[in-house]
Amino acid sequence: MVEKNIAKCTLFGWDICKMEESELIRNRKEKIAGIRAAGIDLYPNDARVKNTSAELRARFGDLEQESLTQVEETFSLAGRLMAIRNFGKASFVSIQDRKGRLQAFIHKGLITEEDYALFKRLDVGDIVYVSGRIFKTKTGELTIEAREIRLLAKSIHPLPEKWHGLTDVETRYRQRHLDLIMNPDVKEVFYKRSRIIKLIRDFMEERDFLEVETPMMQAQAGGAAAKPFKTYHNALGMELYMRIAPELYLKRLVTGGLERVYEINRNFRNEGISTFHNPEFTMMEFYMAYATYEDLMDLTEELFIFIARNLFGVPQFTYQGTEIDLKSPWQRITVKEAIIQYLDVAPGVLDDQSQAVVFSRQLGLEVDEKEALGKILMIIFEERVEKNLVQPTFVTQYPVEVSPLSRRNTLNPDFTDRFELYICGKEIANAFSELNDPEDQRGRFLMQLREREAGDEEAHQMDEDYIKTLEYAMPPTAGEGIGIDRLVMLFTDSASIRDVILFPQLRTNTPLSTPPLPLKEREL
RNA sequence: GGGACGUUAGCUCAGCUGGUAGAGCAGCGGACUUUUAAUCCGUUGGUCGCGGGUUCGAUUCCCGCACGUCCCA
Repeated sequence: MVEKNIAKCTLFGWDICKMEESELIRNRKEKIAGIRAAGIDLYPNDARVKNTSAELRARFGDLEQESLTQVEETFSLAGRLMAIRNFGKASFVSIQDRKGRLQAFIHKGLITEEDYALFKRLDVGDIVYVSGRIFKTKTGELTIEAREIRLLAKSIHPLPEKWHGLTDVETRYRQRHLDLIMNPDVKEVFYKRSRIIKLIRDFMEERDFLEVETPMMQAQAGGAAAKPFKTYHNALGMELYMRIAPELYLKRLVTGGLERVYEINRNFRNEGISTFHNPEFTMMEFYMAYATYEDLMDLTEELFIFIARNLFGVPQFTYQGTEIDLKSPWQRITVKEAIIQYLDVAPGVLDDQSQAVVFSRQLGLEVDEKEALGKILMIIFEERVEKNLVQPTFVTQYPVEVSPLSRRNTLNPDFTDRFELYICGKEIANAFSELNDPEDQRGRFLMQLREREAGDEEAHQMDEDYIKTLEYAMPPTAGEGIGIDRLVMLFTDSASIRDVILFPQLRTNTPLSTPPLPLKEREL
């Protein structure tokens, strides 16, 4: 049994650090002592890096060694040491920077004795700097011939195994830095995510939309049917809610005359976690005055095709083995039509509350006898129909009961001018012509209040301030929300929302490093 | 909330009907001047997630808990 060093310190009786040292870590600390003893800074910050792996590869990757001998320029590269292959006096090391990897050749005869002694103390995982000429090895690998090597930051923990890498999903999410170091595909996903969001901004700017930011902390969490997170502002002495949607604020801006606005930001919903749900998620909402939900269907097709063409060159891609075709026009179908298309039901059944109850019970769904017809339709749709909507489909004409902020359809006021976009059986976007009649809006809020009293925690709250805004007249407007995480999932072929969110929500598995300070009574 | 599966060395994984654990990589020592999962020789490393129970004896069987993944609600 090997004795272990255990360092431990406490604060308010909590263990704030407790580190059992493995042999591996002791080993590294001995190396660190050696480097320090040689008078070398372990964490210098004066290195100036001129080049990246990708840039050197682009410039010289296609050239033969013969041509490279003509190149006398000195290049420099910094990054993480990912592999060391020793051959006596010569070594090959693999250096990984943000753009990829490049190999460096370290030869005892080509660098100073001090540098070579330092190199012998380096470990896989350290951040290093090399500079020298570029050449190609016998096997044709582009390589920097090091004339100088520096340590820029010393790593104490060993990296995961070089061949299998890091696969344990829990560690990948909890220690995303390790995931990013070890799995180049992960880095690729987040580069792509950033690119998609930039494309959306380009697309919106092109159409004269203004990007804005509205409150994340709201006195009332409105704009969607969801349970909010609650917090408290000490100085104001008031409860606040993390927003579940920016909708009502964005429409205030449209009323204010901004006419075309969008926001890409986080929403927070206090609900379950799944491969398609994270409690904080990114949503784009946009509002366009003098447009209708039908205009937004066209706009949505254009946006998705614009993104796909930029990413793939064509408006087609594969998601989890399914070929998705974004070619315009996408199917447009009402909620009722969708139910009829996928289930064996006579059209009249969906227009009659009691028949609809019977029908949904035949499908094995739990439905209250007195449930409103519109809600029954949505239960049937969500449980039995939406999973079938694989190719992009706009589902339109949602019941007024489940659409408290949408404009009624002129011909059939029990339904609203609203659509949801489904791809691969998942809701990707939700849009409608906005309800801008303050009287109707008040009625809808009252209807929601009754739902709330009946026990529906997700029913919308009365918002007099918002109604007052509408009373100043909001132009006829259409608005839409697009789930950015789900969009990125589609375009990066990711099976889980956690694969497109850098730090997905997980339960803490260890006590907090620092104990919470005792709360003052008035802040409780 | 329910179900299934998982948790063994730093990482990736074995471990049979119960007898206190193995491999590969990493590490450490050695050889090696063009390798790229380098190779060769030698070698260290484990609270088997945590807590109970059954048993002479539990990584293994049973119960509970924690964390995770997937499916369902």
